[in-house]
Amino acid sequence: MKIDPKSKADLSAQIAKAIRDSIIAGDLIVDERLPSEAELADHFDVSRPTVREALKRLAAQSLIRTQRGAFGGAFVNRLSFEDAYGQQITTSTLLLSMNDVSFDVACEARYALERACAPLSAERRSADHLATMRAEIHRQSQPGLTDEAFCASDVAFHRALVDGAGNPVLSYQLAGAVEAMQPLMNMITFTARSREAIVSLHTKLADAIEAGTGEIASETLTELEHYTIDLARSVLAERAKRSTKRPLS
Amino acid sequence: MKIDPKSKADLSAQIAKAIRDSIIAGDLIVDERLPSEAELADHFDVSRPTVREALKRLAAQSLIRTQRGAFGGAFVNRLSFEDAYGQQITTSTLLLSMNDVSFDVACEARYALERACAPLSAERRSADHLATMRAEIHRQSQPGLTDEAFCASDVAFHRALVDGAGNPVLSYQLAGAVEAMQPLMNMITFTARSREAIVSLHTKLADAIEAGTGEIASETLTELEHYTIDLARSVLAERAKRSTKRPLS
DNA sequence: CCGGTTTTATTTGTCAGACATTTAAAAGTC
DNA sequence: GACTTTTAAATGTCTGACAAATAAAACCGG
Repeated sequence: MKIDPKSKADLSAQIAKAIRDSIIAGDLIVDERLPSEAELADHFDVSRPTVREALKRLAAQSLIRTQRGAFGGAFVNRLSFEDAYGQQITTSTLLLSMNDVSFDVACEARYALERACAPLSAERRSADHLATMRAEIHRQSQPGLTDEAFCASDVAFHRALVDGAGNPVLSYQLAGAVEAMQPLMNMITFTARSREAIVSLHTKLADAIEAGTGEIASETLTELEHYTIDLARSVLAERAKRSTKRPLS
Repeated sequence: MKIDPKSKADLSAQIAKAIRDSIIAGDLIVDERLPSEAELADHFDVSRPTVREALKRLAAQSLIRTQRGAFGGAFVNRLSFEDAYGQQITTSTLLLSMNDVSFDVACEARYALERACAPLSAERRSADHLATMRAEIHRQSQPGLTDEAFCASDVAFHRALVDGAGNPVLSYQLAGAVEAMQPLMNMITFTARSREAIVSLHTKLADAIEAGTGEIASETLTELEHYTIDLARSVLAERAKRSTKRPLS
């Protein structure tokens, strides 16, 4: 575990990289204790604050956890699916919000990935996930629901669909795609009529899953994709028209 | 931008969270300069090293970048697709290696996601991506290739397939699924016969993409999935048998 | 007045040393 | 033997200082 003395990068970044590489390579295994900060400082020939900055970098990626007190220290963390979900969602959300990805592109990606889950969900349909989907459909039918609440329920519905595939790796990969869409969807105002259409498609989707017909579920997802894109387009067009009429409002 | 004085978590973690939330909420926009470390220390009523630890946490997530010198400081970073790829791959790789995810589950997720890309790739097939796929197939046919090199070429082939969909969001999401499989695939020893079978399926896949028949491409991916899983099973079974015969070797 | 050079102020990067706090093992006590 | 106290080790935090980089500002020669 060494650092390059010629590199001009931050020492804390170099040290973090050295430790991270050791973890990825398996030289440091889960729950293994790293040397104390003082020992690391000695080893890398830097001061303790510098070592601490490196450790905080790793902690930010959930690669290590720290514990105070005697026999405490920094331990290699088992990256849980939950932690990975969180990072995935944060990264995806920021990626979309900072790179003016078009609604169409994001939407296409999201539904393409969901269609990948549909056959598995249909095959392994569980009462639990189906119940969640039905419950969210019911919530979406409630009048007086705010647009935000409608979107949140939409996310929950799709999460249930994805989790229904029973593959945690798939759920992890999809988490970003589904959740990161929410801020984009939140820009849409859902009229009573569009909500009705979406609920209808959701019902069709749940029915297909329940019937175990993945093919129909996939097709329904395609319908939903097209409907969502059309909806977004009309909302954007409406907004553009208004700003043309009243450019300074 | 405030922190909770009652929380018992690390101050640097709280400060990092406060700033991160501001970025996600859009209160801090891309390329905006954060207050200097001294000002932040003053604002949060902590010392500069504590602020620095918080900033390093954010830097580890590529949320900020720092620049030394007058008029330098910490700036909100535009999360690039490249950065996001890297994080995605690191996280996915560690997730698989630390949670003894079965080969079958990882493989299923990977091919399910790839099948989501296949129709788009077939529809938008570009000469560039097709050429890459053909080149990798050719490389895979070379005798004397190490197993590692074969796996690396396999990843490159599938990356081309995924990128061929022409949707950067999809490419980003898939990066983890495809690349994280490599360490698992590397455990397999590819015989001449199995390589031949894989190259044959890759060729079929490239042909299907070139012909614009996404349906066939998807089916070929399913074939490839089953073949890969069978291959892994036989390798593992072989290994188990040997360790039974020579338990202490 | 212009172009190049030097100065200077600002900010991050790093270090040294100190103290506070937490924690669990070890020692002590009834 | 069970409970309490002590103690050592580790992280968390602070203070103060200096080094290095950097761009604006000041300066200067032509």
